[in-house]
Amino acid sequence: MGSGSLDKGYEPSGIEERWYKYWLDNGFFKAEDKSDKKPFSIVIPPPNVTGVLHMGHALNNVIQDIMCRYRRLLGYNVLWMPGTDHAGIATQNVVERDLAAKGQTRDQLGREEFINQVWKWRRKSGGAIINQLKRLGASCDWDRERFTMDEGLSDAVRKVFVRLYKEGLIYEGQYIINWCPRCKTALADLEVEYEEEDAYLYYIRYPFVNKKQGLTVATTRPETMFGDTAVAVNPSDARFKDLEEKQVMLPLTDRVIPVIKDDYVDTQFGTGALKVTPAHDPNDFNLGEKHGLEKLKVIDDDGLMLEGAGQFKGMDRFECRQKAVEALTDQGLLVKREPLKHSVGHCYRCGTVVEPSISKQWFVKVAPIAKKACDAVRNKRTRIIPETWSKTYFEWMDNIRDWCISRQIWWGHQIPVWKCPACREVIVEETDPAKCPACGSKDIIRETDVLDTWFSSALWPFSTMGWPENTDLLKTFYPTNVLVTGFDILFFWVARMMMMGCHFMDEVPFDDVYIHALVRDEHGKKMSKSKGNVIDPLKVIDEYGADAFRFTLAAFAAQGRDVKMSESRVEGYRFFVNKLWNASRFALMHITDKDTVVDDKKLSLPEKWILSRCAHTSFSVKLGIENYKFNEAASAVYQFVWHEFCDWFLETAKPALYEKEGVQRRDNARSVLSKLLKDILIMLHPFMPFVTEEIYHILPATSGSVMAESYPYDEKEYKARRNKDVEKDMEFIFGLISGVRNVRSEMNIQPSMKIKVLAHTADEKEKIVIAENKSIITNLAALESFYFCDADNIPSSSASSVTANTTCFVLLEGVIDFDKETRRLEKELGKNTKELLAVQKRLNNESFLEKAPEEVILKVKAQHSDLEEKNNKLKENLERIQKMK
RNA sequence: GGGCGAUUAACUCAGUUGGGAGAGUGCAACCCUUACAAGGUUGAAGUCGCAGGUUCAAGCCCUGCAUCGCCCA
Repeated sequence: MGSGSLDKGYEPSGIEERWYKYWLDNGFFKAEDKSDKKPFSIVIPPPNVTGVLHMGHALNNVIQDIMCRYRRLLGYNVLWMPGTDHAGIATQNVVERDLAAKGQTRDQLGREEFINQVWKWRRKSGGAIINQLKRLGASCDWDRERFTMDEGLSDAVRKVFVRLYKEGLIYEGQYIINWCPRCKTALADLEVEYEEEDAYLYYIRYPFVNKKQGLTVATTRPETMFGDTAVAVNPSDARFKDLEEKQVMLPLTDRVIPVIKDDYVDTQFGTGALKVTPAHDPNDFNLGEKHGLEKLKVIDDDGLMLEGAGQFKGMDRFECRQKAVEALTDQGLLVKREPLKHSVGHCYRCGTVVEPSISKQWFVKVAPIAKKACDAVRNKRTRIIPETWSKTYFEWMDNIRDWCISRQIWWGHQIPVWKCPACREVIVEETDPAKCPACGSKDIIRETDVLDTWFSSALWPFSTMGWPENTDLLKTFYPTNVLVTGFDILFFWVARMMMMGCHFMDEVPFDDVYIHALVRDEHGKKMSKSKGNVIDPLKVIDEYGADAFRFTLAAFAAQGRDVKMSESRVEGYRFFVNKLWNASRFALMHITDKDTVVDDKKLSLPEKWILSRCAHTSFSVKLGIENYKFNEAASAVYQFVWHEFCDWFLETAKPALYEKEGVQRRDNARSVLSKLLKDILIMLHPFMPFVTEEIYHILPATSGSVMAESYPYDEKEYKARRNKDVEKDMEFIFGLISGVRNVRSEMNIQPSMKIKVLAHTADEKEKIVIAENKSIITNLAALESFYFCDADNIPSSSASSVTANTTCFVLLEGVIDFDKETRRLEKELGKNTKELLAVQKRLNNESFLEKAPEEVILKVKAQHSDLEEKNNKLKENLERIQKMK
């Protein structure tokens, strides 16, 4: 590319779109099915097909993109597999809502037509989120985009179901499940969200047969009493020791129910007598099983009361609660009512209060397959990062209940089970059967339920790569290197993928699981529509650019801590993008396409220094990305670019670049600058892909895309460039300059005023370094002149600054304010003395000298002599000034 | 009730096996110096939640407490 000039400020709009298209057109995101390159793979956590991009997605995908782009720079064959899931309940809700607007219901349409409508919706508006991910710069291999309802993935689902069934790991049974009366489907335990709510605890007397007294039970849900089939007390409860009655009357009904005894009953809660409703409470269900109680269902699938509720039949469950309480009060059977806070389960999709209800559903027997998934983490085959999450993972895996996978909706993978009414045969096959294999009847009926969406998501890492076929893609990329996700779906998804991967692939689905934090608002509150504190990532991108936004997310993504997002933070990093832009603009004024080779023999100290720092930074960024410490990687490169490259190096390079030190120095400076800028662009590219690509293309001496570059500083180059002695010398010079600047500022010397400085040092090495870099000091401290002086001709009318063993005297003849200088030196002396005393204290401690490691003692001794030296010099300077007053 | 995490500068947060408390923003002063005022130079600012303990040495390890948050029941 040729050289050009840049606008004064960076303007992302337009540029981002152009480069994204360029990357797509040139196939930079494509993975090779087979390759000699090392593989690196990630499967995207598939967002809901109904979803829109939120902050959580943004963080999740930016992290993945950083890793993928970084690995490409390292020369890996990278697969980032994208796609969406079909979100059974959510999608069905969306389409049903559309139908309702037209006055239609899904039942009117019929199953087949309804499914057609869903597909129509999916083609039209589904997957909007995919385009939003592209705005972020996500470098997924889009040609491979998958959808959980695709043919291939559906085949995988079916194969898995059939195999698990035949292995006895899937069964159908009557159990208590969580029912959403609005979505009219069963939910898995995980799909219920509990919330603390204010309610009442009702004390209801169940009279003994023919007697007035009875047992008083306490309940938050009086409406379920119609389903009571026993009252239970704890056999060890003293209150019921002499209880002889074996039965009680169930109020508001004509039923008589038994009194049973069981250790399960909590003697501390309520009255110690527990009403038992096996059909509408999971714990009561277990109790019912144990004691052979009848399971009487009294609430139907719409949440309305059934036959058993007598006069309340057909009433809504909550209305029934109220009416039943009124009726009990009338009959004098309501003993009391007291306020109680308790947690109530809600449907995670629609928020309706979930009804625990007995129902015939399909379940996965989880325990046998959970074991392998658990072991894989235990023996570190799969690492969970941060490690603390593995504890949560084990906790859940150890207490896992069977997974209810059937859903009474239409959108999803229909369960591949047929039943023959004639002979009761159950047919579970991979291909649709035409007739009953047992009796030959053609009158077989298919199960209408569909599978939980997570059932198909659980297969995602291998189903997206073509399983059950043994494809090249699977051979190359399975298991994937890392899964990146939020902890909110650790159980929903990660655990289940682990189970399915271990069971069907005989290998874990990923080496690492990186669990990132949630994105919250600037005050640490969860973003939610109702709170109105939601920040739309797309608006942020529009206003500040995707690069600034991405860098903000990376910079705040510290392990184990939530990301607090506010626009002002993004604005701060936009300034950084702009800084890079302007540094590039400056570089472009100087470098040409000939400045490609750095001549190592002709480097100045600042040039050696910046190359050393650049090598160091490259290494820090590498470590940060590879260890999932994205904030460390981001801040390392930020610090380097702004405070080392821009603040110091560019300033030192200016005289040479402006040809004040000859043509050869100019060309050297140009080539170093050219190399550095290129290295910076490559290092920053994973974080800020758009602006780095834009600058890269404008730079002379580059061609093609920054994506095709190699990550800078391999081991060999790192060793050649990193030089700690150089860094130390340079820091000495910079310290000296800062010292003079401090005098300038504190003594109110106008920046435009050139000053004379004399330096005194007894240290020969420092003398040499100063002499060699005299012009840098003169330039950066804005000096008129700079010379050495001897101990016996130190200027009296001067302010002083001590750096290591060197003292700089700023000549202030006639303008010096002795009081001010005294105060300045006293302040510095105070600070120094405090540090000196602290170090002395340690050295005076005999135990320290005895027990601390040798290297620590040497270090402290060195510190001590440095501090002491400086202390003496400061005192001398102070004395001299005071004499002058 | 069980478990996990947090508490460091005014704000938001870093701080790797224990070895002289850091960054960004904000604040104050000065400066439009030929890349950048979306900038530069300089500066002020912290009992590292509280109380004990281990150690020569604790922001870091142990115990207890307080406050806040999350997950599971």
